[in-house]
Amino acid sequence: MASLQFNLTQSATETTKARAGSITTDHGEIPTPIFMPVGTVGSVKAVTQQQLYSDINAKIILGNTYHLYLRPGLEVLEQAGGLHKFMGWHRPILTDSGGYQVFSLAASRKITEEGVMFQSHIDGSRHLFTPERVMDIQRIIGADIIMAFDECPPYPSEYLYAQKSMHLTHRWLDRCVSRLQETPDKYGYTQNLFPIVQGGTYKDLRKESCQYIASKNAVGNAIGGLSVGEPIDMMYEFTALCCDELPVAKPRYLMGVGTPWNILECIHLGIDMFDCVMPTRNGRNGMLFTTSGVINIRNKKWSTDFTPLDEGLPNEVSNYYSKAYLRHLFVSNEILALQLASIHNLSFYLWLVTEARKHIVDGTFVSWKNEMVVRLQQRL
RNA sequence: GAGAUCGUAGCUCAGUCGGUUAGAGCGUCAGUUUGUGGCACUGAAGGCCGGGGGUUCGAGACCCCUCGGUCUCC
Repeated sequence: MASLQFNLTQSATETTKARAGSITTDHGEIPTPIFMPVGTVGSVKAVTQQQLYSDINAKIILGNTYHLYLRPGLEVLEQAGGLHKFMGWHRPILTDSGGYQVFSLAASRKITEEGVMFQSHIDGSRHLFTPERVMDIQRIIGADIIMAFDECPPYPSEYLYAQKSMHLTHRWLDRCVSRLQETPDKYGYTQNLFPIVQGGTYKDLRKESCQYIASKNAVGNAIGGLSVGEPIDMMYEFTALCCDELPVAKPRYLMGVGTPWNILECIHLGIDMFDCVMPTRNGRNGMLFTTSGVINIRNKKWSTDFTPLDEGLPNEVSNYYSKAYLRHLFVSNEILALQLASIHNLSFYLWLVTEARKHIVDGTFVSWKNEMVVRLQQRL
């Protein structure tokens, strides 16, 4: 089985654990650190693939196993030749395993050693996800990066529950690894597994989980179970702990994070990959992240501000449309509002990690990061 | 000119037999959102109940006068 490659062009230094690197996949290069837009059902909501290529310059996007399995379903995806062809996206795709949906759709699921029995939120039909089944599904979807099937315990969780859950995730990981070894790449390009660290908010469990995950010698490793409601300093603390335990030479993916300042702080701690619904979901609700701070574009104060959304960004959308116009679109409930806000926010996130990478390579990351963390969370 | 009918939040309207601090939807204003069941959710502001008088322990409601709208008839 071929592997994707990770090359570090700038390693951690005495002042920061931030690194700059590059992941090579059969669908192209991914410079790191990177932000990955979330496209749950084969669509980054309100954004076209053309816009992902041009305005946003996304290098890799996410799909979701749970959602794609339910709709459009495996027959359609297989006949289409995989998700890349189906949706017309020819750069890399990472699929989340559905482990998080087990957590977020907690009302209708039953977890056993074998896997998770859950009910579809669409038609109520019952389905069993086992580690083997989830690997097969992600092969059929055609993900370049396949996430292990894990259980994501809520915050807070009792020690014994977090421990039990973590061990289950570890046993499931062994089954994921075996299944992938037994099955070929589906469409002729490399499909590689990222295991996921769990362990709740307990240091010894996290450490144990990191060591177990690292022992699998996967091409990349993910940190799960954070940014699920714990205090932000605790999220940083556990991210730092995991980065110290996980292999230096493999990309580290912090799942589900976060705000722009969260991302900068976690790059500083040694994270290489991020995904989050925030730029798209919050964008659709009128929250704009800009190079000078956070804007609630629905607020009346923007009604006659005819300056561009964000002149500090290189993309055309952020420079072409005014704040007053976008506010008008939101207030009028126009579909274009969702589109422009999503494109702007994703452009900003991609700009942010690109700038971070430049400053890491130049050796100026820490001072730049410290200044940006303050500026970016200002409320305008 | 006569008769009928209606005036309650910015708008459209509820408001029981006369009974606590007069409500809703929309709009306005603000907040929330972290591996997407989300153009979602939470909250706030906003009232001389057209005006005046009367009945009553108590009136948005009942009575009288008046102002304004709508409809019908002459």
